[in-house]
Amino acid sequence: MATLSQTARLAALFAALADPTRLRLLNLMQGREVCVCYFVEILGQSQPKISRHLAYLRRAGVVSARREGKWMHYRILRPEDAAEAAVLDAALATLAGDKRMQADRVRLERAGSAAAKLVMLAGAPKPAPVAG
Amino acid sequence: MATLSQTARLAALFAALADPTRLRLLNLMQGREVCVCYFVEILGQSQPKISRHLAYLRRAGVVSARREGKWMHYRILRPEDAAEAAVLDAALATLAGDKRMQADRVRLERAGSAAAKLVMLAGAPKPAPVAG
DNA sequence: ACCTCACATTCGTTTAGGCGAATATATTCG
DNA sequence: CGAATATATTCGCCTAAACGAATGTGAGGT
Repeated sequence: MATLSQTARLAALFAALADPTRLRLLNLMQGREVCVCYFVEILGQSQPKISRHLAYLRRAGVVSARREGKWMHYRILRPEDAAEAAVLDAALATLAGDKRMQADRVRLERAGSAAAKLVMLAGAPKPAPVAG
Repeated sequence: MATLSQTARLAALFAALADPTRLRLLNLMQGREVCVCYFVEILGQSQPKISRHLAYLRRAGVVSARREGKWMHYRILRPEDAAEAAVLDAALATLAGDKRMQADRVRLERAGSAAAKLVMLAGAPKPAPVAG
């Protein structure tokens, strides 16, 4: 596709943020990489639905994916453009202050630390914190 | 309609921002009230198209409209919710830094000051600055 | 090779939204 | 009242996208 204008790219970024499920996914990825299985567990929604929203975010350049054995790990990808990065940061900061989003993150913490105790036994993926 | 969750309201705000034309409209309203006729002139797009996008922004609660004789003036309406306001501010700040958006505002300035010289003769509306 | 797990993709349907063209409404002027 | 102006809304068409259900794919284990 042709290179989009800055305005069009910004609009596309907003479109990526314009869905409650995608906002919840992004919220869970704040500061860490998250395995798809946790998204499904925490949000309590169907796996295809989660997967499609993750694919949307990936096409929009908002997240990147990394395979590790059977598991896929997603993380937030900061836009190169400073203005777009600022918008994304503002969005994430807003999510961080939301009650429900906080509850989601707490549940991810719990699921993650429970998994950490099993990881040596069962090889379950843990939601590892990530650098930048 | 039922009261939306904070997350749903945030998603709706992003949806309102997810269109290049609406971003250009909002950009022109930064710090001022603007008459529809200027939107049509500056953006060079059809009047129904402009009007529909303004209606969308109004439904989303992002702008308010004020009638003054034959003319309608639109202005940005800051969300009551602080988090939503922060997102909108970040979006507007990003627009302010965009080349094309700056050009749009310059053209509005020029159209406005040209109109100001005619306002006493012809009664044309001027894009008056506004408090907050 | 086969099975299973973790995830991705496709299919068919429904809904929202974008557009141009046409039409409706509100206000002012004569 | 009738005409003109400024803006809003409707109509018909088209595309993007959301969803559940079903199916495809890649990696690991046996």
